[in-house]
Amino acid sequence: MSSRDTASLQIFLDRLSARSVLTDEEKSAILALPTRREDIKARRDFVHLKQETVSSCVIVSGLVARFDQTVEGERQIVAFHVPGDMADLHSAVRPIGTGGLSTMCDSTILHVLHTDIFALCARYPAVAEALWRDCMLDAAVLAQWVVNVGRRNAQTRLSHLFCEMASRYGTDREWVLDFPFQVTQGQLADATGLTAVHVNRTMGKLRLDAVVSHRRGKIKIHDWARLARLGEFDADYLVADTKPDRPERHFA
Amino acid sequence: MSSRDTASLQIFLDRLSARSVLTDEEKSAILALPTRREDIKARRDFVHLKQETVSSCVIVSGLVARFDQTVEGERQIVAFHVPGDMADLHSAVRPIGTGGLSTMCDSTILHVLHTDIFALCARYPAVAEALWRDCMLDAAVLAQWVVNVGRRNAQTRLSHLFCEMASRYGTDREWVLDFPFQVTQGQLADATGLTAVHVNRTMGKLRLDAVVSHRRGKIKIHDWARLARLGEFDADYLVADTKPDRPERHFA
DNA sequence: CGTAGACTTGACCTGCGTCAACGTGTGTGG
DNA sequence: CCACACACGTTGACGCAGGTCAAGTCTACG
Repeated sequence: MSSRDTASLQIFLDRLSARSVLTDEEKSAILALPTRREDIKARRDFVHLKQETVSSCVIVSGLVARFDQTVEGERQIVAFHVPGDMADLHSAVRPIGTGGLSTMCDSTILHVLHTDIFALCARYPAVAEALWRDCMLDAAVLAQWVVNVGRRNAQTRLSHLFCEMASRYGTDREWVLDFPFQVTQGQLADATGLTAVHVNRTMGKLRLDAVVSHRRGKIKIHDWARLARLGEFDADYLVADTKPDRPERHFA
Repeated sequence: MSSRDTASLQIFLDRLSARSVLTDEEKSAILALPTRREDIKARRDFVHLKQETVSSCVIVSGLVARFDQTVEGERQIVAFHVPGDMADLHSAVRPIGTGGLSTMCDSTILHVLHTDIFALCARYPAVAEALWRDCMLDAAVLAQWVVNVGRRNAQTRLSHLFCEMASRYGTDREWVLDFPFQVTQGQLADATGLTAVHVNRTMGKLRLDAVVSHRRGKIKIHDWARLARLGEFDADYLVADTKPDRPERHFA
């Protein structure tokens, strides 16, 4: 636990503050959390399935996927986490069977001990509320994923995913039309419940139609309006999912 | 808000207490929450998509589904809620875009105002922790559903769903092999990302193989071992999902 | 005893999976 | 600076799980 890493929690605090109202004292307390920094190479499972955790991870840079798998070992990615996210915050209140975490590309994370989170929550109820809210935003995205894999075809699934990521990389109500997304087509397949081959064909079609392209770990959205339509991406709705208009505070 | 209904919150408190440690004072405070009772006929959408809510619903009897839908109006059920569940507890900290709720059969629910929940959480941090934990158990089941619709075939999806419900109706480490499940095959299709016709065929196969049957709104599991194998149901894992071994308390 | 909603069944179709080969880019060691 | 390897992307041929359409049949309820 090095106090020099403390400054990097700013990215996490920014995320939290966009959704919840925190006092200066609470913000300072969050920034003062002890952390342990870890740099992880691409494609490493750094939290294993069924592993019980004692800390949660803030993503500082890179891209992380939460996954689970069938008994035959086929993977299903259930969430992507971008810098600023606390990928397994949920494990604080429920540390067992939390799913695995895997880096998609070289990433750096900060470990925060659950015990430190508890101490903070006990002292500042509004922080507990903010963390709870953050978890529920992740859960809302998860519910969208069920709809995505359950009821949409390949093109719509992929388009929806890209819209979601554009919205999460963006700030406020601006989409980012050009963002890093260092995943292979095989990983896109694991996220959308498809196969790598079919992802490849579908991406080819989307590129030919000049909607999106994915080259060298970067997404370029050429036609946002069309992508949003293809992906059945309801701007108002999903914005509310990831970035509620008005930050909230209700406890104490 | 009638104080006579208060007693019915017992079923919710029981659920909460199985997962979290609460003091007698905290338990009394939960039971003392003001509620409004509502009896709802089968197949009613009583919380609409995109509706902003001011209260959450405890299911007292019946069966409720949380759903979402594609732009073409195809539904996807993302969760079932049985008596004792607080179906949209998450809406307390995130009241917009929470998904719809629909009764599968005649049900009775208790509305609890978010403001009352906040007051309770502010006064008793451990209650906030317990509610947060409950939300995370729902989220864990949701992640399972992504795997289910994303990576499993029809028979496995249905089997897994029945195992999950058997586990949720059961207490402790006992499965219930015979439980009410008042859903139509069309609704099973909406929950598994299939069509009603294919659900029908698959249920027919499961019945012929003497694994499960679904008649008159009741599930009868004839061969638990086989159902669990077909459904890739990892007992240890999913039990942890819905009923952690050791109730927890960390805040204050 | 009629009607409406759910269940059942059959015939046919298609989106996506599977298998297998080949192209392409990037990093590494000589 | 080349060559080799390895992982990823791309493409084609073919098969199948599950979708679609359509025609009944059952069952609960007024």
